[in-house]
Amino acid sequence: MYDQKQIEEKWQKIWETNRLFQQTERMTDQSSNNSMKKFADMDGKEYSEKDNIYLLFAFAYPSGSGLHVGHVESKTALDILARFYRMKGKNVFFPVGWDAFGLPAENYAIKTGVHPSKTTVDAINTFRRQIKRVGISYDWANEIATSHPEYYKWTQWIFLQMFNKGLAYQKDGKVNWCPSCQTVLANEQVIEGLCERCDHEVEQKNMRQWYYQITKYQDELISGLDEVDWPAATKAQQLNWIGKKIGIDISYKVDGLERTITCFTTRPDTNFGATFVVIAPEHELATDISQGKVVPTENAQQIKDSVIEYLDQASKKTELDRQQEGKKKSGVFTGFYALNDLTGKKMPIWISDFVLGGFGTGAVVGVPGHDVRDFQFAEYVNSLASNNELKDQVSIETNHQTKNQAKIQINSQVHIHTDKIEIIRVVVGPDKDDSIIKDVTQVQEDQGKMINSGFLDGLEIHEATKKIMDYLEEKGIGKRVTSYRLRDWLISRQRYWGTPIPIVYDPEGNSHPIGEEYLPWKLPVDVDFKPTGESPLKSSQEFIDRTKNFVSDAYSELIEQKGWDKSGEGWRPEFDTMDTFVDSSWYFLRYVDSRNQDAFAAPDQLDKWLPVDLYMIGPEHIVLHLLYSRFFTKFLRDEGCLNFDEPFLKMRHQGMILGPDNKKMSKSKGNVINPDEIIEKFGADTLRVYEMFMGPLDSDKPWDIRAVIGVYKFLQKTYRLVLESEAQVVSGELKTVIQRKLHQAIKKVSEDLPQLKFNTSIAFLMEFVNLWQDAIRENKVTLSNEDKILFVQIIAPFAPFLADELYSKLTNNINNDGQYNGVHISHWPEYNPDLSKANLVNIPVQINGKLRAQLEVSTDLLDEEIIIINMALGLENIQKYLEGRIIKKKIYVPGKIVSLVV
RNA sequence: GCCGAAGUGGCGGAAUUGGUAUACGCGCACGGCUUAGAACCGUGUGGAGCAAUCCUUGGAGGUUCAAGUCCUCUCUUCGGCACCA
Repeated sequence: MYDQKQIEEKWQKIWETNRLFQQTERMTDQSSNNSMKKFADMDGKEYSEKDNIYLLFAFAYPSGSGLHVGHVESKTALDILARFYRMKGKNVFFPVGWDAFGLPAENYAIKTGVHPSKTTVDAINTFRRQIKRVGISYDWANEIATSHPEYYKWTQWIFLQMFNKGLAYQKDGKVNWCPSCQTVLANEQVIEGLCERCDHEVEQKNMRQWYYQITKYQDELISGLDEVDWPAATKAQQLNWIGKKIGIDISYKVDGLERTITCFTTRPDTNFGATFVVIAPEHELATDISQGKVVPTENAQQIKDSVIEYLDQASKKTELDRQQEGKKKSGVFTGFYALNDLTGKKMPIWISDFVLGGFGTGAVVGVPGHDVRDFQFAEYVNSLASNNELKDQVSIETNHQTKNQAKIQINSQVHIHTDKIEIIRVVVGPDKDDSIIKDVTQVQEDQGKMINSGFLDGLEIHEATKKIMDYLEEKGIGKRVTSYRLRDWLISRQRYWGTPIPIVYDPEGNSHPIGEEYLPWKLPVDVDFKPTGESPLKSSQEFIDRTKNFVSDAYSELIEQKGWDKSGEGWRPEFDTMDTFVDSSWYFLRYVDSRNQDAFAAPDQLDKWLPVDLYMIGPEHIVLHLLYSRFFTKFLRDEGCLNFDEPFLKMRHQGMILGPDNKKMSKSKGNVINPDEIIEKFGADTLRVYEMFMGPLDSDKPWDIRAVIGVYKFLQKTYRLVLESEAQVVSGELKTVIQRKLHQAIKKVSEDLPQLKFNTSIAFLMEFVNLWQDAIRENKVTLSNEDKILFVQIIAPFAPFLADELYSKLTNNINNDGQYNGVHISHWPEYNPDLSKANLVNIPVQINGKLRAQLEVSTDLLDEEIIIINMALGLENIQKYLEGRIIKKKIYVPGKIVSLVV
C-alpha cells in the first residue's frame, strides 16, 4: 500500500543525512570552470551546452505566514529541473536565501516589541522546515540572509566602491513621505497616492538623501535586453521604466529679458502651431518671479502674488490630490512672453503643475491643436480669459476632499491681461478633416501631413520632424537631445531594519566613508522602535559611542588638523539604512561563495557559475529589482569584479495559483489553500505533481481539490503497478507495445523538461501508466524490472520521494550502511529510438481538405510516395468519394498526411 | 490613452510549430462490486442528427491542397505604465 507519509519522512531524512544536494560543497576540490561542451545540431550549426547550471529562485522575504501554494509551484518547477539536470550529469547550483531586512518585521516590532532579528529567525525556520518537507533540493550549505553581518558587510563594501567612484552621492530632493510609516517611499511603493503598506496618504517632503547613480548605465540597460531570453512583457517594462525618448531642446527668447527658455519636445514638426509655453512650478523662471528677481512690465505685483500663491498650492498638493483632480488643468500667467522664431508670434508663458519639473527641461511648448494636454490647457486659459472680460478677479474652486483633513481651495488668483490662446491646425490626419479645431476629438497627434507650416507644408509628419530638427539646429536655436524617464535611485530609508549606510559626519556636517577594514559596520541592537519621525537608530547609545571610537581612530589626522575634540565628540553616524532593494540586487553573486571572508565572492566561483542560467521569479513587482540587479552587475563588471554584462540569461515567471473560486487567494476571501494541509492528506509528491499538472507554468490557474485527488490516484496506481502487481513479465508483441510507450515517455519527458512543459510530461506519464495497467488487467503481463527502473527514473524529478522508495525496492538497494545510492544520483535514461518507433502508423487521407479515411502503413514504407498514394486511392472509402471525379492534385507529406484535390 | 499577454468542450488544459482539433485530468451519464458509501472497477462523453453526414478553436474576411496555428480588420478579458511633452 502507498503510505506516502512514511515514505516521505523516511527519504527526507536520508537525503538530509547524506547532504545530498549540497553540490558546491561536494565539488570544491574539483572545481572546473564554466566549461562548454561543443555539440553540432542537425544543420551542422554548433551550439554549446554548459556543464555547470545555475538555477535561481527569486529571493524571498521570510514573512510570518509561511509557505503558500504559489511558492510550491515555482520552487517545484526549478527543483524538477535541478534533479533532472543532476541526473543528466550536470553540476547544478540551486541555492536558497532570505531577503531578511524589511518593513514588516520592523512594524511588528513597533507593535509588539519583539526584536526583528527574532521574528526573522522564527520565520526562516518555518520556511526551511516547510521547504524541506516539499522535497526542494536546495543547496542548504550556501544559505544566506541579508540581515547577517557577513552578508551586509559586502552590501556596504559595494556602497563604498560606488562612493569612491562618485556613483553613491547625496542630494536634496522631494521625496515621497509616509507620515504613518515615518519613512521615505520609492515611487513604486506609492499606490494611487497612498502608502503601499498602510494606505496612508503620501506627502512630498524635501530631504537630503543618498542616491545611486543608475542613470550612468541607462543606455546599456536598454541595449543589454537584446542579450537575454526574458518574457516580452518584462523586457517591455524595463524599457518603459527607462523611458528613453529622442527629441529636441528648443530655446526661445523671452521678450524683454536677457534669457531664453528651453523646451524639450519630440514633436518639433508641430512648432508652427505653438502658441504658448508652460513651465513647471519648480522651474527657475517661476522661482525668480516669486522672489522678485525678474519683474514683468505690467501688473508686476499682482503677478508676483499670484505666482507665489500658485507655487505654494502646488507644493502642498499630495499625490492623492493630483489623482483626485484627474487631468484638470490649472495655472498662472507669468507676465512674460517667449518668441517663436518660426512664426514671429509672442507666446505667453504660464506656470502649471501638469508640467513635471523632473522630466526634460521642465518646460514645454504648447501646441494646442495637436496635443490633448495642450488643448485642455488652452481651453482652461481661454475660459479664464472670457471671465476676465467680465471682471478682473476670478476664483477657481478646486473642491476636493482628501482622506484625512486637507480641504485645499485656490480662491484668489489674479489674472491680469490674460490673452486668449490661439489654436492652430498644422496637421491634417487620415480623416482629411482640415477645419478649425474646436473639440478635443479633433486633436490629431499620431499621423498626417503638415499644413500652415511654411516650408514643412505637405510633408508627412515624420519627414517634417527630421527636416525641422535639422533647420533648428542649423539656426542654433535647437539641439537634438535624448531624454529619460529613469531617475537616480534613492537608497536611504529612515528605518531600523536594514543595512546601515557606512558613513559618518564630521562636526561640520561633511560625510566620510567607513573604510573597508572597518566593515561590517554593524546594525546596533539597543534601539527604541517607537516611531518618532526620526530614524530609530538615533536612539542607540552604542551606535553613537562606536562612531566616536571609530573616528578618533580612522580620522585622527583630520581631527588633529581641524583641532576638533579628540574623543570624536561632535561626529555622528549616518542614521539612515539602505533600501532593501540594495540587498537583493547582488544576492545571486554572494550565493556562489557565500562563506568567503575576503571578497563578496572569489573570481573562480563567479566564473564557474555565473551568469544565472534560469531565473524563476513572479511577474509582479520585479521591474526595479531587475533594473537594480542589472545595474549592480554592470557596475561590478566595470570595477573588474565580473566578466559578464547581464546577470540573468533566461527568465521565466510562474503564474498565480488562484483559489477554487477562480479569484486571487486572500485571507479575507477565505479561499486560501494551505500546502501543509495538502501534504498532510495526500503527501508532498501529490502536491508537487498536481501543481505541475495544473497547466502551463506561466499562466494563472485555479485550484481544484478534485484534480488533486486525481493526481493522488495516479501516484497510488504507480506504486501498485511497480511493486504490487503479480503479473508475468511480458514478451512478444505486447512487450513491444508497452516498451514503445515507455521509450516514447522517456523521449517526451527529456524533451519537455528543458522547455518547462511539466504538464504535458505528466500527461504522457499518465498515458503510459494507463496503458501499462490495461496490459496487466487484460493480459496479466507486466514490465521487466529493468524497464520498471527506467520508468521510476523519469518520474523521479516530479515525485522524488515515491521514486526513491520504488527505486530502492527495485534495485534491492536499501541503504543500511547509510550511503545513499538512490534514484536521484542515478543516470537519466536515454530513450531507444528503435524501441520508441512504431512499425505501423496511421496516415490520414483528406479529400478537399476533409478527413475521409485512415491508411495504415508500415513504417518502412513511409518514404515511398507513389506506393502510399496508390494505397490511399485504393481505400474503399476514398473510392466512394472519388467516383466520377477527376483528381487535380495529389499531395503526400511523408509520415503526416495524404491530401487529394478533386 | 500607451505597452504587453491571452481568448479552444461543463471545467483546468493538449495539439509534433501549417498536416487526424479537443491528448491527460476533473466533472457528468450509465453499468458493476459492495449492507452501504466513493478518494473502487468498467463503458461512454464537443454540438446537431435514427443515420449517412454536417457544424465547431471570441467575431468577420483572406492566403493555402490543408489554418487553433500565418496575414488584415474587429470584439472581449487580464496585467503593467500613465498629465513623460
